[in-house]
Amino acid sequence: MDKYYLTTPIYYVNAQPHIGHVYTTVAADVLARWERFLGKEVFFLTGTDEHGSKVAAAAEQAGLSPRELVDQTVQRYLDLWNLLEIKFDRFIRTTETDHQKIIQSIFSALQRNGDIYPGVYEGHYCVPCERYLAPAEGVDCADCGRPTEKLSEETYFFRLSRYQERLKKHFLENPEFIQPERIRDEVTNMLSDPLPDLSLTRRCRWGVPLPDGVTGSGLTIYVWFDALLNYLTGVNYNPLSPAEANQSELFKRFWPPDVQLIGKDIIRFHHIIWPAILMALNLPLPKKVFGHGWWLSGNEKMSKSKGNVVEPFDFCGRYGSEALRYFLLAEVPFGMDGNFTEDAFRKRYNSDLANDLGNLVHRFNHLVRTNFGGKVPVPRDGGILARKTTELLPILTKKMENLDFFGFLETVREVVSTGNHYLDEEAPWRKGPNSGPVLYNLTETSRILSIYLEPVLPRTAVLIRRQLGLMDLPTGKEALTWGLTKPGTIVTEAPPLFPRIK
RNA sequence: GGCGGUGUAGCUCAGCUGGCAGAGCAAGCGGCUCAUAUCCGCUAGGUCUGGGGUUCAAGUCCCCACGCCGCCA
Repeated sequence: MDKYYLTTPIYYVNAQPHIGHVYTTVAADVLARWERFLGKEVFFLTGTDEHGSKVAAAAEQAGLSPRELVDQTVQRYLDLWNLLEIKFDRFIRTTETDHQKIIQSIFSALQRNGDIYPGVYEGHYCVPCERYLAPAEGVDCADCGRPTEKLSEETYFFRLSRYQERLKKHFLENPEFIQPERIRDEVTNMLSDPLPDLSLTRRCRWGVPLPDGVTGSGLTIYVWFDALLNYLTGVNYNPLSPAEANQSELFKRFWPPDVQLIGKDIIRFHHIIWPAILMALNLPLPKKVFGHGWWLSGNEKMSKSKGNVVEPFDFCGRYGSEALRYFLLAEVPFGMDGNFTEDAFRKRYNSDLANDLGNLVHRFNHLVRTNFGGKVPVPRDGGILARKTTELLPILTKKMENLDFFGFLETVREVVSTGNHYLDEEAPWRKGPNSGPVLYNLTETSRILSIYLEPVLPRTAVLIRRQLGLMDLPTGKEALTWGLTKPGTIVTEAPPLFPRIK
């Protein structure tokens, strides 16, 4: 059986989960469900990034210990994923002791290779903005214009510069690695200047301690190094026995990742630093790392101070998690920025889910019950609907491979539309008992639509099959055969799948 | 300050290597009546952010400007 290893970034717990976290995680869940549907063995990893000074600061502000804060916030994430039907295979936390031990071992291993070496970090730091300045920025903070402090501290560097040429070569030979294409150009461009080595320690108490025997008082491991390696610890990588034979079963089965989803803000970490670390560890690189776009709110960046943050719990409460999953993937192509407004949400909900999909299922359900006593009639010729639905698999598979959820849903919508059109053309309400085959075809269409939509709308898919009395039929690829529904199957009355929003 | 992305109809987006501006939604009109006032059809709607340039021909290629997004331990 083919395997499929999929990751989201682990989310930083200094603040509450927001729509951006939901976006990545829903997309990953849809991919995971789709690949399971295709018959692959899937490992879907997500989790939380819990170290670093911002978490420590957030805890202090809340009057909690870092430990208390991270535990609380993690629970919020778990609650949200539960609400949104996210079926991950592992939820990793960087505060787990196993993870921390592995990080330390990897640090030591890289030190033995000469990939990590001691040095002094020098640079400018803006205290009010809490940001380090790039050397090209000069001495004054580009954000606030104020003068900055000069810093000079002992650290350990990762020899990133050593991998510059190999990274270039890899990008050239593996165009699939960086997605979408636009971002590939950007990352390649980052390699046109010499890569500076990367400081791997920070002066912060709330972090993974340096390994035993490595000196550096008050220093902990840089939170990004700690975080990136979750993709290895998540499948129980064993740095002490790098030989393939001594690796964990999980690692042997799933490494490397097939797809890693990230937001476009962290491409530098995932397209340069992360593969360089893997090169240093002599491990195969992920096949595809996709940087998706951002959700804006009213065409502006979401921020607490502007008061335009979309709150996922509240949104699920009011419109349901299915609608939110659908909207995020249907509204905007995955690689682009989107604009999240309640108005746009309502429009898409009403037109796609209530009027087209929901109403299609509802109107023919009603016809079967009123004209055929609720029993699915006998088929004759599948016609256009049979052709339309059965030729869908290769098209939809291609879209999912490209992480084109937008195009995937567009294609499914065309079938819904064909169904509504067909129903109007055939007008079974005029034909009475002669309309049997027409209604049979709509049963099959709804059933197959429920299969295709299941990754995006898992609850709705089941609701459709339940009202059609089809809970016993298969739901894998074998479900795509036209004609599986047995005539005589009992259709039961059901409320609209998506009540219209007034 | 540096690097990159993006800007096409009221809204969300297609327009591959330059060759008569497209779709869905919203709007207007007509039809149907099984259905969640839903569905089906038709119509209208654009100085392709602005300014220069290359070309027989530019939304598409080049230069400049502006808006927005991201990154720069």
